Order: sequence, then structure tokens, then C-alpha cells
Amino acid sequence: MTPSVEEISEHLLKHNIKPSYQRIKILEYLVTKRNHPTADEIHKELVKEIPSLSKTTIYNTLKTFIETNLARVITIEENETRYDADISDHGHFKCDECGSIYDFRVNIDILEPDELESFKINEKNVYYSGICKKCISKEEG
Amino acid sequence: MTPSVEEISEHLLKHNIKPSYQRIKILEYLVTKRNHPTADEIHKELVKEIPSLSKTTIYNTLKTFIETNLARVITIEENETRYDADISDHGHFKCDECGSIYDFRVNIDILEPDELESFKINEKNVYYSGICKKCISKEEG
DNA sequence: TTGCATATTTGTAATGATTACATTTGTATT
DNA sequence: AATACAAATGTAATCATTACAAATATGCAA
Repeated sequence: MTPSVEEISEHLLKHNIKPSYQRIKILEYLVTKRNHPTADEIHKELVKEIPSLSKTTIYNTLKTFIETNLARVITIEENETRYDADISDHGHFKCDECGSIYDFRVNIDILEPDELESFKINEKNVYYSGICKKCISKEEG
Repeated sequence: MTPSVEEISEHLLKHNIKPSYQRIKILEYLVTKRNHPTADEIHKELVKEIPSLSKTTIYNTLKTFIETNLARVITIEENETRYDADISDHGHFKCDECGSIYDFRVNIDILEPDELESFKINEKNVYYSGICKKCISKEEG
């Protein structure tokens, strides 16, 4: 669950990315936190450890990760691009109350829409929104 | 398929929105074009007919439409909020080649993720991306 | 090791979508 | 017509993202 720096480095190398200090830290953040952060949230956290860390580096690195399929973009909400190092098919739920984003397992392949028969599908995203369990019990309690 | 101004007005009134000239035009655009436009695209088109039309009005009106469930937001791509007057459950496919967005019918309800059992789900979105039929045949031809 | 070429990071400035807000215009009612 | 209220407009501010040039680090050849 919490991979070592060596494992993170190998993960990068497998995708033909040189494991620089910044890249390791950013991927480590994504993989261990699993919190679907924005670029700004990553920066705010990592700049504590790497004071020189620039926001441009965050954006550059994330772009590299997306291109090499190390991470994917979550655009569940307008005005905030979020990132996820979990590449497997899964859905995202955003709570309109507290803003939390939850992962949920879902078998997207059973959908098979007829109208896309001759289309080449590269990516599938399922986004739900509403009120999460925690916020519901808070309102009731 | 192409509703009259009267029908558009009624549609607005049913949702408790006063049918001003601008609102009628913006809703008419969404309903007849069905092209999932950005706020800017709507403005660019309608300003030809209404030279005084302000972008703020576009944003205000779209916000009103969203709040009253006359339209919904499509956030299939980062950096572009798009709008859709079709409220029914359906998926969206974005072609990475030509940028077109296609609607497709899909029975989202069969997914029923266990992990969201105690969650209140208000909205469900299914976004696919890849290469559309047209672009595939273009590449082959 | 030194020097050179290249890749990566950094900082600043620009861009572009969206929002805030104050002003103006339009509409309805008395 | 006078007033009150709603809607539309224009300008300025905000904020995420990108562009770009300069600085730094890395790898490799001599």
C-alpha cells in the first residue's frame, strides 16, 4: 500500500520516465494518498519538503504521467482538474456537501452502447455526484 | 425537433424562469443545435443576432438553467465546461481526433455499485473518449 | 576529471475562462 | 408617470493553466 522509493522509481522506469527527485515525490504522493488531488494541492503539500518546487514542474510532470499512462485525469467538476494514479476502470463519486471524491468498483464493460459500435474507445469514465454516507448521517444525527 | 419560440417560452415558464429575449435565444440554441457548446461558443453565435449580448448574461443564464434542471454541465474535457439541454440519462463520447462530442443511449442504472449503497446519488455521468467512426474511415480511406 | 550536450526544473509573464460587482436597461404594477 | 424589482451589461478581478526563457542538473565522451 505504501511503496518504497525504489518501487516508485521502477514504476517510472517501466514507463520510460527518468526517476528524478521531483517525479518520484509527485508519483509517490499520488500513489500513497489516493486522494484525487488538484495540481495545486500536490504543490501545497510537496513544497513543504521541496521548497524550490515550482508549480510548472507539477504541471509538466502530471502531463508526462498522463501521456505515459501512469495517471489519468478526473474532470468530475468544472474548474478543477484532478489526477489519479489508479489506471484501472473504476468510477468516481463526488459529494456535493463535503467535496470528497470516492472511488467505486464498477463493471463498465457491461454497458456496451450500440451506437458506438464502430468507434474506437480509449477511455471510459463514470462520474456520480450526490451526498455521501458521512454527510447523510451528519444531517440525520 | 425545432421547437417554436412559444414552446421554448413555455419550457422556461414550466421551470419558473421568466422568458426574456436572451433566455429564449440561449435555450433555443441549446435545444435546436444539441452540440454541447461552451459558453463562448453560444456567445459567438448569438452575438451576431443580439450585438449587445454580454458574456456575463450567457454565464448567468446557464447557471439559472443548471439550477432549475433545464440543462446540465458536461465536464468531459478539462478547461472546457460544456452545456447540454438534454436532461435524460445518456452518455457522451468525445473524439480525440476531431473534438466532436456524440450522445449515446446507455442504461446507467444496471451498474448499481455496491459501495454506494448508502449514498444519495443525484447525477450520473458516463464519459467515453477515443476515435469516432468518421475519423476512423478518414484514416483508412 | 573536465567539458559539452541534453534533459529537467524553475520563475515570470501571458492567456483564457469564469466570477464579482456596480451600472444600466427593461418590465410590471399602482 | 412613478416606483420597485428583475434582468442584462460592461469592466475589472480572480484563478488555473500554459508559454517561454533562464538556470540547474545529469549523462557521456574525450
